[in-house]
Amino acid sequence: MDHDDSAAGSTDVLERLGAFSDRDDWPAKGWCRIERSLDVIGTRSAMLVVRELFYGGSKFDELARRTGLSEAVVAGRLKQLYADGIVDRRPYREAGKRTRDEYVLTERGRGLFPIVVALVEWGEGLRDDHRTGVELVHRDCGTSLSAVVTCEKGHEVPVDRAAVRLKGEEYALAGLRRGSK
Amino acid sequence: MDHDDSAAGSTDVLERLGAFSDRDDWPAKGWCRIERSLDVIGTRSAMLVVRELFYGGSKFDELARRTGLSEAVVAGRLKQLYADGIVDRRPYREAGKRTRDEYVLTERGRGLFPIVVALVEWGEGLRDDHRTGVELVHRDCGTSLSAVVTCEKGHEVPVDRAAVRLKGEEYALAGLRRGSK
DNA sequence: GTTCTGGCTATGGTTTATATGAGCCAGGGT
DNA sequence: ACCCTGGCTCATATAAACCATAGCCAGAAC
Repeated sequence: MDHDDSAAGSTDVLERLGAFSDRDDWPAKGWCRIERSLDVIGTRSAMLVVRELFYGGSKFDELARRTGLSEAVVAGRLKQLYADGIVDRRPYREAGKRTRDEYVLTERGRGLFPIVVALVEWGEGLRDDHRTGVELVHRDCGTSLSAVVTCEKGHEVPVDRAAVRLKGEEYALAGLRRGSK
Repeated sequence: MDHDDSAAGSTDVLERLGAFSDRDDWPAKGWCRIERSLDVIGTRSAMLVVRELFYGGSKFDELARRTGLSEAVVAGRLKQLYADGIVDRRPYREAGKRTRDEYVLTERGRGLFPIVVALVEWGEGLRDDHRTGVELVHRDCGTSLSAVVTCEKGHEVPVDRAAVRLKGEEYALAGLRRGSK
């Protein structure tokens, strides 16, 4: 297989600043935000349930059927997602049916939107059938959605213009070269 | 536990358009981009390796040590990530050492950047210690990074202004009717 | 050659994730 | 009262993910 990668520059990857410049000093264990996120939504079943919640599913049987997961797994995930504050339960009642709970995304759950969009977008390039599948669009203008990285000033930030540092180390732009440590 | 969610409106979630308006007609199995993405980076170990690649790790022992994963798992992940075109191997040589391979993200691998940023950002809100951990910033202005959803025209799109529809609906509908199973 | 180092693999065991199928039970219908 | 449906749980089983240890082996140093 030839991976025709045109990345000649050996480091168009995150620049490490300050104390983080030697990576090995920082034990990610228990602190890394990514690991924490993965503790909550790191399983296939969790993401599939979240997907269906975004797609409008709310009842237990909808979520089980549409994800293709077993009922036991869906029940377990919903319990965990509830405990973690991703979904809320609210009782409702259909005519002729008993009251039951439906599941809706909380604010925190809706905060997963960029992740969902990014996963859809990235999955697009994985195989070569570009004609099928779903696509996410802007209701107002109809164009398709994309997850982009921006800074607080609204600049779009590509990987090679991004950096990573330990939180709390306020680094003036001028002090970037100070090796710290 | 009280989940004080202020989401009164029952559907600030994706609007479903066209044939996708009844969700049950579309079997996600095998087509969903999210599922495909998860097939590649859906495990904890895969994301941790990707994290370290973004943080500048490239050698085998770096990746093993910094992820905290066992060597066997790292080796397996690297093999899979290589097969899927996420990383490329390039031989190099340190003085006095034998030649070996280092691993660098391909273009496709770097395409995971929004997902990494979104995971870091979302993980931030999960517990209440906001002072530690790493943060991603813009090299140029120093402000922290965020993954936002935009349409092709550059509008920022919140969840409740987004919609989902089948891609190339003519094709998809025809395909489904022909009993594509 | 021989030695030694480091990237990687192979083996075996534990934990986690998921499927399958059976079954409980709250509560509305009647 | 009794039945029945559907949300959910339990029990069991399989598969996948992961760790720990040991060991292989290419190749540079000598």
